[in-house]
Amino acid sequence: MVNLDPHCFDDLTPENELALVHKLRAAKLRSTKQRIALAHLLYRDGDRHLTAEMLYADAKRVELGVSLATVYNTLNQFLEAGLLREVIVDSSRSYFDTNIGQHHHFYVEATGELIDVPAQSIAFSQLPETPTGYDIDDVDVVVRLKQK
Amino acid sequence: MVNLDPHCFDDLTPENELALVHKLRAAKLRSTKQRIALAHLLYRDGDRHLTAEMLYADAKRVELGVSLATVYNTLNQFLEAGLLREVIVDSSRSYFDTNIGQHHHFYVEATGELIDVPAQSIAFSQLPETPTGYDIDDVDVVVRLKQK
DNA sequence: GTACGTGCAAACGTTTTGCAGCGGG
DNA sequence: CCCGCTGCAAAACGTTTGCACGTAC
Repeated sequence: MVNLDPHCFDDLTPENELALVHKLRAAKLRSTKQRIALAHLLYRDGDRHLTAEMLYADAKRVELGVSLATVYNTLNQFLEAGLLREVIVDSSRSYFDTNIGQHHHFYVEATGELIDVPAQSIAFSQLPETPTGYDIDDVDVVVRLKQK
Repeated sequence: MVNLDPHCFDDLTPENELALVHKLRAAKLRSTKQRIALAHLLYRDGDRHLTAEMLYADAKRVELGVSLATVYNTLNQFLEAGLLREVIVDSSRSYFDTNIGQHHHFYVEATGELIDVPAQSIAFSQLPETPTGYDIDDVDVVVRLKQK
């Protein structure tokens, strides 16, 4: 791609870039400039919760020449590859979570803010019996918060 | 409204209708024919999980003359009035639950099927500390199932 | 070179809204 | 009688897709 502005890589050191290339390769994804740049935005600041629009806004801010469609495609490919998790807290938007470990969430409905809850800070003393023919795939806990 | 076919009320006894009128009145909603008929569809068969499209299909089946917009409006009014709960398990569809008591859900992703989990069959031995300035509004647990 | 990725715009499915007319209280 | 409810169609919203062109390998 032509219109990738070089200064979006200001803080992307060669060793970081190499790590991202390896990450993509491990996920069986071609390491294109767009994917490297978006992965850099996603992972450089630690755990994040974001929507496609938020990542697209980030990309625009650093003058990355990526289209919204590419952002969606990339997020879905990362999701499928296990590089991201989806967090379902709102029936009208998809949130993506860069923290792929087992954990739960606080959700502030008023602001749309998501906060990680470490897996070990929620423990069950009882879980329901699974219907016959099914296995538990995952247990998602969302603690909805309201301002005091 | 003119095009309400009377036989949609075949199984709506006068006492049931009166109960629905009271329910609507208690929720500070005018008891229109559409709302009574939709409430009847919603509540006559016990606990249900449905989307707006599903209720619209039900309404068509009994030849109720209601528009999709009215179904959406009615569901949202019922939601706001506390006559329904929203279940968030899918980022592209809204599910409504006629069971407004505290409980949780099994969700079969493959089929979109939702199954109630009684509140008492899930118990926490540990819950996270709430961020300062916030109160816990609700704790939603979704147990995602996959076919064995 | 070829299979895959990208950009754009158009299509999609779900949900909301604007407006004119009807009907419950 | 008046305000709120309804139907319809159109718009809005987040997301996906078809296609021509580019690019990683």
